Amino acid sequence: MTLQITPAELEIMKVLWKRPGIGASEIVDALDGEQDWSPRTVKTLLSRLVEKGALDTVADGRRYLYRPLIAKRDYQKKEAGQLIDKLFGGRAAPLVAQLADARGLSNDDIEELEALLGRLKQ
Amino acid sequence: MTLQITPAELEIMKVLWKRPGIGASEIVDALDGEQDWSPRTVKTLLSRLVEKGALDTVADGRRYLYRPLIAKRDYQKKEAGQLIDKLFGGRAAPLVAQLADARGLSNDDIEELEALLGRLKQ
DNA sequence: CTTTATTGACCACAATTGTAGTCAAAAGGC
DNA sequence: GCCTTTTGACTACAATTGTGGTCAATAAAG
Repeated sequence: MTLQITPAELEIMKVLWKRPGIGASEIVDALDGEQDWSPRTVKTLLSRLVEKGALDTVADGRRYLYRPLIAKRDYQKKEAGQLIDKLFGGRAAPLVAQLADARGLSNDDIEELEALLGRLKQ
Repeated sequence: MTLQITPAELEIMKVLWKRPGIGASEIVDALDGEQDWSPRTVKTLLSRLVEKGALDTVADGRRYLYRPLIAKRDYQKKEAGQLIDKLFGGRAAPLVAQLADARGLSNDDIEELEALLGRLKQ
């Protein structure tokens, strides 16, 4: 019964992870260009996220300010874990191999990964 | 318009990636223990997958044998790419960092990744 | 103050998804 | 040759999701 965030809802979360504590209209503005949603649609998604416990509201006069209750980092972890369990037998290496194959890794990526591996080996 | 495979459908695909060319009843048997679906449910999922072009059928007397039309590898690549685009700014390194943090990497994983990186650097 | 724009609450509605039932043809058991 | 089982075709139906409308309160603007 892990709280389920749909793709459309995730767009809202991403805005709020970047700028927590803004109101609906700012979110609509922030999404402009990204998603072309009517303000009504954004409102609905916000309500659903509050209902699901993914967002918290603070009254600010006539409106609410919204703030994520789940950290981006935690969500990323959960999703990454789900993907490797679902498709890669729970192992990270095959995932990275596929990514490398699918789109190549930049030199930066490679360096970063090497540094990360170095650290993991102590 | 990329063909969308739902989680339930994916279970069927996984069976067929392992044993392509089997019939509905074998699939039901293979899923037993994994998923507890009625044969009807499996049948519906198979029809939907054929409709979507994810599976191919070959008549075998009164029944069909099913065979994947998309390779597991391609599906994995697509999913992995979608995840990093959606949540990790398109970069692999942060994903691996999260995975390492979330569940640790085994020594095998680390070795495999190092070997992979070595190869990528030529 | 009266008009207008904004906001949250509630409602709508089609498409997708999970889960399975009915039905008819056919295949095999006796 | 009838009965049972299996199979694919078609149908069902509630929950979720994407997308947005109505409405009433209220804030802001003139």
